[in-house]
Amino acid sequence: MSRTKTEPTVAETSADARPRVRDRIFEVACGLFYRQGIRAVGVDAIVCAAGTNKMSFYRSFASKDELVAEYLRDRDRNFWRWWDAVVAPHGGDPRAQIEALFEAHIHKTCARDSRGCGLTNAAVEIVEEDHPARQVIFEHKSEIRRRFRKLARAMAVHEPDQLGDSLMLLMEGGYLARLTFTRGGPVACASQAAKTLIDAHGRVQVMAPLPAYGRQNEGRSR
Amino acid sequence: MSRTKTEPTVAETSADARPRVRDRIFEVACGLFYRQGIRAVGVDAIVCAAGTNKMSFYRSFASKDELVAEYLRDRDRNFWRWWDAVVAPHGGDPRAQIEALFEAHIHKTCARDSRGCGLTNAAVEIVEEDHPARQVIFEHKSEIRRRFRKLARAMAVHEPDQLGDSLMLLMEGGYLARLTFTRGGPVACASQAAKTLIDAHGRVQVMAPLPAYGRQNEGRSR
DNA sequence: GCGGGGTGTTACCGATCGGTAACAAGGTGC
DNA sequence: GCACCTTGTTACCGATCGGTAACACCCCGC
Repeated sequence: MSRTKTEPTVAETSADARPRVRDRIFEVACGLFYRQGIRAVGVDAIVCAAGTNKMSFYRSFASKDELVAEYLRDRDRNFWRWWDAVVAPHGGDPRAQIEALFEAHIHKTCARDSRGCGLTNAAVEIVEEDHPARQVIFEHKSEIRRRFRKLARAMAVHEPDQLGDSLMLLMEGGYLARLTFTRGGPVACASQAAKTLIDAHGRVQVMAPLPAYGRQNEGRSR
Repeated sequence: MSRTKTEPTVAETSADARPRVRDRIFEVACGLFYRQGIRAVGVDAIVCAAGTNKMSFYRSFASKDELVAEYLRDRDRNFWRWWDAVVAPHGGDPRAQIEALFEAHIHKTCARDSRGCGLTNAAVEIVEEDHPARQVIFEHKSEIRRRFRKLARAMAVHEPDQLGDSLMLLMEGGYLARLTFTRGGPVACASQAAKTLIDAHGRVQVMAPLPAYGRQNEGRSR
């Protein structure tokens, strides 16, 4: 636990790349990828910003695509670290956990230097389905979905999976909105919307008997 | 009203570019931009797919950036055409309009060849704030927000702006989810979530007196 | 028949893309 | 002192990027 910077990302493989250059490159690349976008940042720009050269780059990374995947894995790890930290104080209270998540989500997304979610942005930028990043993205989003559904199921609500998916949409939408509305965007309502949804799903059995609402008899919910 | 293809995009300016090449290029470019992404598609790829050459391209468009803006304007126009068509059958019934919008949104987004919303994707891809596309994106999203809020206000609900923004987040999130979950993703729940939110906002006055909910006393909604 | 506008063709520009070869310098451990 | 391992340097690869100059062509209207 003596090292303080970003840890060497697990992959590591062998003796290579421990010392300094790799970390410098990686850290700089993560920042550039997040702020400017993946396709917009070339290898030259990265190594230049890291104060080194392309040869050192390709001694540490097999390719730019591989670095991109590594960058997303790092984002993924940080995301779950954030998630767990936010959720931890409310152990055993799934509703409080969700509310805390959305409060923190708003706070994080509205920060001045935020550019939304790096994984989400990558999902837009990277189209090639054989790109090593695609799997990272898919697994990340799948895990988000799983966790939201799990949290929903942990509450006593109707159609928890539906609620979990709805919460996920809300969060993803917030990331997106941040890119267009740099200030005072609709992101701010995400937390309240989440609460409202949870309330509604917890109250369904109360309103179900009401005759006017034909929710369950039209099977197009697919 | 005699012409059937994509109309010449208003800009037009003068006598130039009416005949065929410009339209061919534009149509092909729109398809490529939408499916592959803006940064991923070069001018060479466009003119090649359109069966022409770069000179003809630059005789019709001032620059690639300008073509991109044009592409987004086209997307914007088509979007509102779609919106108006979906909403039209339910004039005077804002709730039915919103429900129809979300049903249609799911249907459209789940289509096999869908890549979400072109404007949304562009918001991710284009970072330079002086890019001519940025304004198109901003105005498009602002208009979506305005319309959702207006629809919400047209219903007898509490905090209509909050509801409108929530609906927008839901829709944007759906576009995003489509890029990662090509099949059976959380998009499918958007319609139901929208209904639930509307119900809840319409029922607030009933539950407001409940003592346990301290919604309005924490002013951090900004 | 003649001109002109819209097109195609070819070649080119400088810059950048991702990626590599060959070699020099540096530090550290033995 | 020696060797090794990590870095830096320089030059280069072919491909592509967005964008342009010069010229030939062909069809259309007059």
